[in-house]
Amino acid sequence: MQRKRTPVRIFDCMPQTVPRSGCSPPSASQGERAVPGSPADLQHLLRLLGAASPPEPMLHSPPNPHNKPPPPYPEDNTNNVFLERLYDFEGYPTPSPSSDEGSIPAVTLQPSSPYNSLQYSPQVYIKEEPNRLAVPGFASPYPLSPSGSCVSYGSHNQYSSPVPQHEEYIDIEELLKENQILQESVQQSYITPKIEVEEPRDHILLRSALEDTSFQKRLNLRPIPLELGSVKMEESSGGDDSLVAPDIDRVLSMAIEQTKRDVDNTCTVLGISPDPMQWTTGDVKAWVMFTLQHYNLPMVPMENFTMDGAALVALTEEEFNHRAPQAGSTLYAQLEIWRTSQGSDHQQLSASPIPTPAGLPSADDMSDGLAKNQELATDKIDEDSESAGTSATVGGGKAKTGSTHIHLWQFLKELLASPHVHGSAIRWLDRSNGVFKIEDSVRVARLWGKRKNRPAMNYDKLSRSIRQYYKKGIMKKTERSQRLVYQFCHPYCL
DNA sequence: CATGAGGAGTTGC
DNA sequence: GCAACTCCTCATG
Repeated sequence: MQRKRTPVRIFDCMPQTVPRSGCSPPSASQGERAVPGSPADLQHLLRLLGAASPPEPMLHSPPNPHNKPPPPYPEDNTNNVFLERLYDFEGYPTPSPSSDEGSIPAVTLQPSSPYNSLQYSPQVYIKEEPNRLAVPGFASPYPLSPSGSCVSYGSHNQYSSPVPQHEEYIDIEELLKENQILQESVQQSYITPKIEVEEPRDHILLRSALEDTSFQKRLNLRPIPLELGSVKMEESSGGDDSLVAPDIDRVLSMAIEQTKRDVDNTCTVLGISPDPMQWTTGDVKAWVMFTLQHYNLPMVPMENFTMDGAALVALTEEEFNHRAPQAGSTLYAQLEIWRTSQGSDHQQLSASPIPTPAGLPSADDMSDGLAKNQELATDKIDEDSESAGTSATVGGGKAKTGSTHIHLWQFLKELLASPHVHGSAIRWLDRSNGVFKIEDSVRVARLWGKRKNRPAMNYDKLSRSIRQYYKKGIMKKTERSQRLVYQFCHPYCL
């Protein structure tokens, strides 16, 4: 089949929707938006994951004389002691004009260098993100954050309608070639035996972002494989709407490793534990301050976060927003990424079932495009997220996440915490009072059975276990008895 | 008939 | 020992 050289407006490649609950990108006013060109986007993925990322030695980009050092970050914040500590850290080399290494995420845009932008489209601008992987010809179809940790952009944040400043035309065939070159490069450079054996089945948030190929569909593009190496392609079950959904496991594995390193380095610099549950009040404040500065978010009264890590972890997104109206979503998402990172860390290092957060932020206002896309993938995500024996530290639940030792009530809260994934199976009726309804008893039971490695699990048994909670004070009968409706007792509903 | 409730024995950690 | 699983009977709408 002969490929047509189809001019594509990069503008249109922007995904319209992604799950709400990722971190919030910085405000659009901070600078010109990135105008990425390639939908194959490992770089983007790594941006999604990398908070305060030091460069990876194996991923160095050549020195670029055209790159000027990013401005000090944050520029005018008087409370940047944590950043100073961070960039004094040997793992975070001080930004220098001659190297990308250790550069601080910049909020300004510069003409892209040959190493981090689309060579075939010299007018395309991307935001300089020198501490990310620089891969030739590899740019993102998504708007970028300074740190790149954003997985998704919600309708409530500044990115709900990304409007790039330029509309550029790119050659789709060139783009595909670039993509192929990149994939080959990445395959050689990144795929390690360790990653080969890893099959993370969690990180729903990331998967959601990665599986959002709606931009391809909208443009009637020939589906562009996002696969790396031998990663297989899968067809969604969408009938006429079928899209080619990439198997993102390996991409995810690489990204997770990167994230883990980022988190570890930040922990070292801030002197805090990688596990938020271990944080002291001081650690929490340090982390909040660091995150605010890192994303150029407005400062919030630190007294709003006078709590230890366990309390922080227990906060809902709404509570984050209440305590930090302009930064709550980002903080919440960042915390989620940290916890995810820690969970995957265990996975990377151990063959045993690993606790990994699956209790991802809600996506109540998830926009239509993604909603449809995600609905198609829901079953797969269900299977994936549960088959690995993962679980979450859901608000209020101090579960040692992920193992088969998770309690049923924790598992239910985990499902409830992922309405974009499990909303059709279980949902809150009255969140504040802990009232929820099991919409699909078979599915919930199946998921529970998978988590507990009990193939014979059914709703009859599951409900029996739930009823045991009546005596234990974990759950109670609802005032007005309704089928498949249960209620958590306080404080289990928190 | 599907589901809820609860007793009681068993299983796995 | 505990939490959950399993099987069971009975009640309810």
